[in-house]
Amino acid sequence: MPDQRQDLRLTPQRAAVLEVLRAAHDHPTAAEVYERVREVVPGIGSATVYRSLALLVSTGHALELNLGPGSAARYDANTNRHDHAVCDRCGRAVDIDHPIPEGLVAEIARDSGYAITGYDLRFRGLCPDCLGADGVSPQSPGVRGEPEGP
Amino acid sequence: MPDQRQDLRLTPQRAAVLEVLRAAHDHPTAAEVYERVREVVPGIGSATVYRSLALLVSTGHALELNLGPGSAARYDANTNRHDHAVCDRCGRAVDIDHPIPEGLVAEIARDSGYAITGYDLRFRGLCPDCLGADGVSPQSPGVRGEPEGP
DNA sequence: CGTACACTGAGAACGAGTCTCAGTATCGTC
DNA sequence: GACGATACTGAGACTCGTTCTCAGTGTACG
Repeated sequence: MPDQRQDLRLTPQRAAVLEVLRAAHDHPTAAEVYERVREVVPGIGSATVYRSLALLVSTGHALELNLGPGSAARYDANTNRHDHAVCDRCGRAVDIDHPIPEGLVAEIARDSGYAITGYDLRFRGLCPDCLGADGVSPQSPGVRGEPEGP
Repeated sequence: MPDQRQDLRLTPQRAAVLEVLRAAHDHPTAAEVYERVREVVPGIGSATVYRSLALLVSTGHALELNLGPGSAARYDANTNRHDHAVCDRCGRAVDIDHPIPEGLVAEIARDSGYAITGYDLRFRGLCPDCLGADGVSPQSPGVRGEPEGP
């Protein structure tokens, strides 16, 4: 159980990781956070970055996202409830602010018997840039998820 | 489309992978599929299983799921549009059959500028078994996703 | 039969993430 | 200020899931 600890210290490394995350408007991977943090704290090790990110997530100061199978975890300092739309082509993700109806969640909880505490919703598609650049023939389209029903 | 290949063969290995996937009621990882396939085709290699799974996914015969950051991909032969509820404690996933409203998707497409082709929705919580076994104090609660706002 | 080529298994290689360990920084107490 | 306890750090080894490479095999077709 990682987060019952009273004696958490705000070290320069941790502060730098949080700052980088807050300054980021994209949704950086741990490796990208590492890159950026090294500009501020050159000697920092990747293990420290991973540890700091895990700590921030476990204390609710950041969210961990997985924007697709086979891709690295991404981090987001926007801890308000929100979802993402991910481009199938370039991978760019934008925040989406339309929560799904409370009633639907309640219905699902009732039907499944699960005590639902949250959800992750990720839309797939093509971002405006890729749509424009590419017309309607993406490199590797929706087949990655589920086939489009009728 | 990436898979314009005409010359796909239904080899015993591929048939076995598909069969295992169809027979599975859980959502097995590639490693679990490998285990089970080996009972039918003992000499099969893991690379072949991975290749076959990727092929099934790309031809729309299976879905690839990621049921949480840091966990292995899971596979599902139920290719109808559906979502999942995942237990935070034991990891068990069940299928959910409540699509989110068309109108919401259209609204999100309009607001984000993305051409939405699909979505992945994963509910988190406690399954009935863990709820019963554990009362109301899960090992590592919702902090993993977003903090529960009022 | 011979050729072309999709497919296979073994194992190496890869990337993401975690673990281990020895050294360092910081806190509370004397 | 010295001291001990303990949180934290960086380096690098390690694990795990997955993909790649390559030589060999199976099969369709002329």
